[in-house]
Parts: sequence; structure tokens; C-alpha cells
Amino acid sequence: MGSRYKGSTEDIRALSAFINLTRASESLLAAQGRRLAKDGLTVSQWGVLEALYHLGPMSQKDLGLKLLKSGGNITMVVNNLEKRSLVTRRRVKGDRRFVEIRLAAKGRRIVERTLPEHVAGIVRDLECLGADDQEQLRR
Amino acid sequence: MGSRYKGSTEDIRALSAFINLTRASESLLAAQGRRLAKDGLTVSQWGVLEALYHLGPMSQKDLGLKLLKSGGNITMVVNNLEKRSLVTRRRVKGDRRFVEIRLAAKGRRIVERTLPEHVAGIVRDLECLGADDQEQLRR
DNA sequence: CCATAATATTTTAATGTTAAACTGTTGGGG
DNA sequence: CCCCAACAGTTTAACATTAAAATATTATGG
Repeated sequence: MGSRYKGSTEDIRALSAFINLTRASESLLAAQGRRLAKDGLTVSQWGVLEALYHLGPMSQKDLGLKLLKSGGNITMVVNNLEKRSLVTRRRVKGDRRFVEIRLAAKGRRIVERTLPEHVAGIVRDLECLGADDQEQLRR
Repeated sequence: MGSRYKGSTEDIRALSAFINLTRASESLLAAQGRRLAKDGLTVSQWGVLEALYHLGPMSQKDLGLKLLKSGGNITMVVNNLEKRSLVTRRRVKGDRRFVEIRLAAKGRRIVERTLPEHVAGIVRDLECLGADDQEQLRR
């Protein structure tokens, strides 16, 4: 949004807040993307791997709910992870509609090797904000 | 990011702030996307139209700097706007490397018709935050 | 003047993203 | 028992996004 909209004071305040929130978020996400790219991963792929690592195997449906993404999107991201043998797909016995996604050994090794570094990156990116600001962000 | 990472208190605070910032931003952007979809526009297309409306004709290079997007991306978004006659492309006399993008009459009408409504939407989405919070967001 | 570096844009290949249509599978009501 | 609604996943079409290679144009140092 441009900064030249001629509106009320509240309008300008809201637009400015919107722009800054969006810019800050994009900037953090881009920084994380650059770090992940060094390990050949995208932000979405990392989201899936980390969810599986912390929560265990789950269906694509659950991954979509967890990551707030559409079913079609999860299919695509899981495809790309499966191609590289980072996760496995298995039809669920008993209800063959579901597919259970599971971290493969290779995927688990990558998560365990890179998790500390990626957490450290986020902490570093956010340390410019004081602890109070970070708390505030969690309103 | 999952909420189960076993790390220090600062780690958890930073991760939590990161998640909330990202979620909030995605949620606002999604709401704006839904509003824009009613007018057949995407968030990116709206960004270009609004920049041209408020700042006047400019090169794709400048659009990219303004919107923080890659050159290839601007080419694509402008293509889609050009197809629908919302903007025009013109090689710049004097330096034919540049392409000047200009709001077409149809594009200008759309912006003028929908700008107030989209600004109102953002204000509405952010009014859950007090004025102080919005100010804080502009740190 | 000219070879070459720099610059703006386009193209390409890969991934992400959604909505909507489509394919199987399951469960329930008649 | 069987039809059909509900549900999980896949596919498709359209758009977004980037990095990197390719094109075209301009500027510049020698």
C-alpha cells in the first residue's frame, strides 16, 4: 500500500500498521527462506518436516490444518519431499481414504542437524526487539 | 513452527513471536485477498495498480523496488494486468531498456471505485487493536 | 570508436498457492 | 443391501514467486 492515501488519521494509522506488519513478516520469512535454502529446503517443506518431527506421523488432512494450507498444496509439498526420500506415504489400513505421512530416516537426520541453527536464526532476527516487544506481539 | 521445541525461554519467546507475527500477517493478507477477489484482482495486482495510482507511471524496475519483488515477477503481474487492459506498456524514448507502465482508463476506474472499500477493510481488520498497539507496530 | 561492463526486461525451470473438478472410499438412511 | 452424501486425496488451471540464463540496450574506459 502506498503511503499517499488521503484519508482520516485512523485510516493512515491502520494502513501504516498493516504495511509494517506485512513488511516485517515478509522480511523474517525471506531470511528464514535463505537459511533453509542452504539445506535445499523451502519454508513449506520445512513446515511439514518440523510438524512431523514434533507431532509424529499424521494424515495430509492434519498437516493442512496444522499449517493452514489447502489439501492440494499439501499434496504438492509432500510430493516434493517424497521424491527426495525425506518422508514416506502410506495408505491407512482400516480407512483407505487417508494417507499417513511419516518422517523418513533421511528427513529426521536433516531436521535434527538443522533445527538448532534455524531456531538460532529466528532468535537472532528477533533479538532487535526487546523481550517486552516480543511478549506484546503475542497478544 | 511447532510449539513443542525444547529450548531456552528466549528461544520459545522468539519462536512464539515469530509464529504469531507470521500468522497475523497471513491472516490479514488472506482477508485482503478475499476482498480483492470480488473485484477479480490479486494482492499483487492490487499492489501494482495502487502504486501506479498514487505515484504515477513508472518502470518495472521501480515497481519491483517499491513492492520488493523480483523483476521476473513484475513482468508476470504486469502481463496479467495488461491482458485485461488495466495498464499499458510503453518502451521509454531515450532509453529503450526501460518499459514505462501506466494506469489505463479501465484500471484507474477500478482503483477509484474500490480503493475506499479496501482501505475500510484493512481498518476494520485492524480495529481490534487499539490505536496504541497500531502505533507500537510502527516501531 | 569499440569492446565490454552494466542495466532493464524477458524467459525458463522449479516450487508454492488456491479453488474447483474429479476419483476413491466410507458410512448411513431407507 | 444399496444408493448417496460426506470425506481424503489428486489433478488441473491460473497466478505468484525466485534465481538464473538469455536478450536487448546503454554507458564507459581505453
